[in-house]
Amino acid sequence: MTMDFMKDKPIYQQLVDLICGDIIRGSLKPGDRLPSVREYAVEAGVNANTMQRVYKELEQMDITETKRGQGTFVTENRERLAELREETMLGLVESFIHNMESLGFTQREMIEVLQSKERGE
Amino acid sequence: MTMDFMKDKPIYQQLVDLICGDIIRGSLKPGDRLPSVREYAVEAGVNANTMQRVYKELEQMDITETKRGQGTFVTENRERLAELREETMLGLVESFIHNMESLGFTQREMIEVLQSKERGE
Amino acid sequence: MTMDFMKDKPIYQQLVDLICGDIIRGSLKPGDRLPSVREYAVEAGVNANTMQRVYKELEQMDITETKRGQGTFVTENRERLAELREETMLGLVESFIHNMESLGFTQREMIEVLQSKERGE
Amino acid sequence: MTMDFMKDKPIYQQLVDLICGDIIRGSLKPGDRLPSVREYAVEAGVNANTMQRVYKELEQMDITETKRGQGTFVTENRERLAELREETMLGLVESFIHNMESLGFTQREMIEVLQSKERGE
DNA sequence: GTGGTCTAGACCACT
DNA sequence: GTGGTCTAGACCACG
Repeated sequence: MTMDFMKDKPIYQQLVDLICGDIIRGSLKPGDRLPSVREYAVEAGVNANTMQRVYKELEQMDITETKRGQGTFVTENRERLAELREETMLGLVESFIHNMESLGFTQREMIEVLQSKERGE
Repeated sequence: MTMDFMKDKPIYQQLVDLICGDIIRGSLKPGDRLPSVREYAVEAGVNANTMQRVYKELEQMDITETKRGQGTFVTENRERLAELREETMLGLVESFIHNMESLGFTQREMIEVLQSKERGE
Repeated sequence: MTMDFMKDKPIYQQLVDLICGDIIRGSLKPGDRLPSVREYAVEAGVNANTMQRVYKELEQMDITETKRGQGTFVTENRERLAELREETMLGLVESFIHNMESLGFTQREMIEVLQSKERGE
Repeated sequence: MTMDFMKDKPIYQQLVDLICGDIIRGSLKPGDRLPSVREYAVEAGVNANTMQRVYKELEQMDITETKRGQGTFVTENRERLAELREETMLGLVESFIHNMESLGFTQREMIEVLQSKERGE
C-alpha cells in the first residue's frame, strides 16, 4: 500500500499525523507494537530514513516508547494519550474558530454551517 | 509594525491570507486602495520582494486590480468577493470536519464543542 | 577546524552540547546569528545533514530561532536561556550526586574531593 | 522485578554499573556469590544474552571470578576493589568538573552548589 | 532483526 | 544563499 501524500506538508509530518490519528481514534491501542521502521517504510512507500524520523517524532511526543532491538510501542501511559486527544482536538477547534472569525463569521454561524453539513450536504 | 509569522507557512501566504481576511470581513472595501508595495513591506517588516509576491498573488486571485501608476485597489467585482468568502469558508469547514473525523469525532460532537466554546471561555 | 568527537555519543549530540555550552557561557549571545548549516558543516567536518539535525534539535529546545532564508539565530528570550543554564547545571549536579552516592560517597566527601582538586590536583 | 532503564545507555552497561555500585558500596562483599545468569536475567526482566554479557564484562574488569560449575563470585582481591572504587570516583569527578566548566562554572561555584544541596532540599 | 547514526547528493521553497 | 525534505545506501550497537 503505497500512500498518497499532500504535497504542501512534509511526508514525515503526514505520517506522524496519521499514526497519531490511529492512536487517538483507538485503532492503535496502548502497548501495541508498531511495524518496524523498515517494514512500515516499505508499506508506505517511503525511504527508511523518513520513517525513522516519523518514529523519532512520535517518541519525542511521548506517545510511543522504544524498546531497543524489540521495536516501537504505543505508550501505556493512558493519561498522556487522553491529553494528546484533548490537545489535538482543542488545537483544531481553536484554529478553526480563529480562521473563521478572521473571515468575519460568528460562532453562531459556524455552528449553523456544521449543522447544515450534518443534515444535508 | 513588524509582524509575527507562523513558521510553518510561507510569509507571503500569511500576508495573502491576512489581506484576504480584511477584504472578506469588509475592513477593506471594494475600490479601496492598498498601500504601495514598499510602504506595506516596511510596515510589515518584510522584504519588498516578498510583498511584491503577495500583491501578485492577490491579483491572480482576481480580488485586486492594479492601475498603472496609481496603485493597487480592491476589485469592485462584488460577486467575486462573495464567491471568495464562500469558497474560503467552505474550505475551512471541510478541512475542519475532515481532521476532526480522522480523530474519531462525530459532527454532533464538533457542534457541541463549538457550543461550549460559545457559552464558556 | 575539523573536530574530534567522542565515539560513544552521537556526533549531532556533541555538537548540540557544544553550542548549548557556547550559549550558556555567553560566547554566543541572544540575537547572534549562527553560521549557516553548510558553513558550519564544513567547519566541523561533518555532513550537512548532520549539522541540519543539530540545528533542528536546538530549535526544538527553544534556544534558537529560524528565520527563513536568513539564517538561524540565538533566541532573544533571555528567560529561556537562564532557564536552560539552570536546568543543565542542575541536571549535571544531580546526576553527579546520584552516581557518587551509589558508590557510597557522602556529599561531604564529594565536596572534599572537589576542594582538593581546586587547590592541588 | 523488571527494572527501568535509561534509554540512552545500553542495558548491559546499566547493569554493570549497578552491580559495580553494589560491590563498591559493599552491599556485595568479596567472596559473595552472584545469582546465576538465568536467575538474574529473569529477575531483571532482561534477555539472558544481555545478562551473559554483563557477567563477561564484570569478569574482564577483574571484579568477579567464575568457578566452573559453582557460579560467579565477587573477587577476594580487595586491592582491586579499592582501585575500582578510586578510579570510578575520579572518572565521575573529572567529567563532572569538565562539564561544569564548559558551562562556565568555576570549581568554587560547583562546591557552593553542592553545599547548598547538602543543607537544603 | 531492531532502532539509530552518518554520509552523499539531489531537489525544493522562501527571502 | 538560506533552511528543509527526501532518497539511497552503509554501518553500528543492542537484544
